[in-house]
Amino acid sequence: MAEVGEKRPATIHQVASLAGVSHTTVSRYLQDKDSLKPKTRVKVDFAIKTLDYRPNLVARSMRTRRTNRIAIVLPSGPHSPGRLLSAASETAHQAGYQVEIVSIEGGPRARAARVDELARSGQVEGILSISSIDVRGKKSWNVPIVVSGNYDDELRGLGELADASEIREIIEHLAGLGHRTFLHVAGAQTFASARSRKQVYLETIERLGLRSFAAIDGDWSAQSGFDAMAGLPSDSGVTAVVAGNDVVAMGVIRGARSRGWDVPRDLSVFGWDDYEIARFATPSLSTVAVDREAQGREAIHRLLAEIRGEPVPEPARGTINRVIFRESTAPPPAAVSGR
Amino acid sequence: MAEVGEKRPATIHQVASLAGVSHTTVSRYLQDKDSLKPKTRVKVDFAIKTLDYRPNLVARSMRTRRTNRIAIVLPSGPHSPGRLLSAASETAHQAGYQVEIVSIEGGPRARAARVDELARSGQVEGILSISSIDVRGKKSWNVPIVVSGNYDDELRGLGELADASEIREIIEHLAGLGHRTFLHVAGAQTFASARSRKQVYLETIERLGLRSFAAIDGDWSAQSGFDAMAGLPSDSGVTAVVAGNDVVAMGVIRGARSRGWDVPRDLSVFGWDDYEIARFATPSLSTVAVDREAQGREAIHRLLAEIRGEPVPEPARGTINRVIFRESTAPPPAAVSGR
DNA sequence: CTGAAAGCGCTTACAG
DNA sequence: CTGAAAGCGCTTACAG
Repeated sequence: MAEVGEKRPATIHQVASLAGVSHTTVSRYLQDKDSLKPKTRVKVDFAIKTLDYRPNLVARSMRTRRTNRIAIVLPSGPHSPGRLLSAASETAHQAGYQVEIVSIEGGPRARAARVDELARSGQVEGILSISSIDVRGKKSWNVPIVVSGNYDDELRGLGELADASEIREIIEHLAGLGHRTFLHVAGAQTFASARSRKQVYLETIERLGLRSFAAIDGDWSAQSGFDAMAGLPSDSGVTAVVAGNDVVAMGVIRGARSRGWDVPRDLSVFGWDDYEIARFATPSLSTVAVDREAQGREAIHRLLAEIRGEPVPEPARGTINRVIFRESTAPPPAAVSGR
Repeated sequence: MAEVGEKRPATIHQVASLAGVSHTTVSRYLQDKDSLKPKTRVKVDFAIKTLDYRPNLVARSMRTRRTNRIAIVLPSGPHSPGRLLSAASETAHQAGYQVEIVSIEGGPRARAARVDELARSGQVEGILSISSIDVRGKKSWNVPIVVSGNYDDELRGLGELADASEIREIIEHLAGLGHRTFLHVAGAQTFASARSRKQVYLETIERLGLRSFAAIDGDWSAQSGFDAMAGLPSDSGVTAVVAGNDVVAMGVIRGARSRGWDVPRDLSVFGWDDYEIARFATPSLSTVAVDREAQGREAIHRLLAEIRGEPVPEPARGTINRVIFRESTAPPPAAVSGR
């Protein structure tokens, strides 16, 4: 066991006194070493080392009115923001910002209220929300806010970082294999990403003259995928399922199996997220790889640009997501594709 | 687009002036409404509402020398701390603490250096590290630190929250089914959880007079599980594999399949983490369910106790982890169990 | 190149 | 029950 906080940290005055200069000079040293003449610099340098001095950042914040702190709002849902978070936090640190985490329970409105409060707390200079928030009725925020994975545009500094356009590519590919009748097991519709995937699914089906047996609203769970298959009529004609994500897709595969349908022989299944675990499942899952780290970095870059009043960089579309074809997709059964 | 921060937030002086009282009184109101006489209270109340006043927390921190902020150090590894993080952050908020995230790249020593710096920054009152950190050589910290999932004990306020004792239960169960020769594909040995699982594995094998063909050090990846099976001699005699976690286990299963071995007919496989996705895989994975939220809450409770100088609650052993038997485990092939 | 002074927005003894 | 004063540890014009 080590000891705990007996000694107060040294202050700028103690450093100044030991160095034989004014505390103004020490502060100046902190801002820009070169503004002191070498002899003075050496004295201050020595005093700082001797006392192991670290500036009190709270006092500095108070004086400068800058906190160098941004908040990241975590989703309360089933998503694991680990990698995005690490990358975002790393990027922010490099830019000299601390990252504060706020986890918000409750629905979009409750979250919006909390974000509102946060924005006005004076504690943070910007906010990155990983969950979608309901911003209707909110007129003004005093700090920039970036929402990752949200199509709403009533929000200042909105960066659209999720993109469902890969759904189009998936359906085109499946149609090319001969599939005609599709099923979509969507994620929770409170999530912008789920809504947009569903929307692109429906549009693409329509545009290509295909048939959607149904677009079922799920809740991102494997169970929702399983249930969708359990409830599917034998004569639905569905030969391809586009699931909201990998977890749902695994439920779909298991559900299909429980109906006696083999994947991919009788049914093709697509996920989203490229979980390592689904890559090693049997059959390995066709999916969309999402570069969470790039997403996190990009979100922070956008936020920092907002904070600094610089032009906001365009999100680099198309580089973050990548469709991956694996064993869970194949041509439809001959009987079906031939009719 | 909403507007951004033109107007400065109201100060305590403005409130005082509008209410016709001293700012001291307003401050007192903030601390304890009941210490004012009703008439005064109403005036202050009105002024605060009118000006939409929020106390400047940076100034308050400066004065009180309390930041009400704790830091959580994220692992840089493959783990997804999502749920633990949410629960920890939620718990901290309820206790009036803000949570700051620090993501640290690099090895245990680099992380220890960063934690050291953090502890001395005066910005946080306590630190929860989700990754293991190398604390050798560090004598004293001026804030309490709790490490979740680490057996080291040189650290002040160490809370041992990971517990590998379920490995014992797993092996006993498998032995009861008739298994005699085991293989362990461990997680990265830089993680305390991986080290302790491996240790309990070896001890239990020894104690029960069983045989361990090998304990392979992996890196938590599915590939490491796959490779372990790819490299296993045909005559190894192994009929049961204890994997470091679910991801590794899925790699093991896939690898076994590539060797023509069926799970669980030829080989039983155990994971750790109870990922939803592995529950719906075929075969569904036997595993250990970890209550991440309880883990997060408990870690914060311990940390808060340290901060407040209260007695530190004993971690509630046995309630956090639960062994779950599913399709990936079964008796060994007759030929083997009979010999 | 350096120092004395003011002030950031609060809280907390100390008087009254 | 309320107010005047001091001070938390810095930074930043302003002088010199």
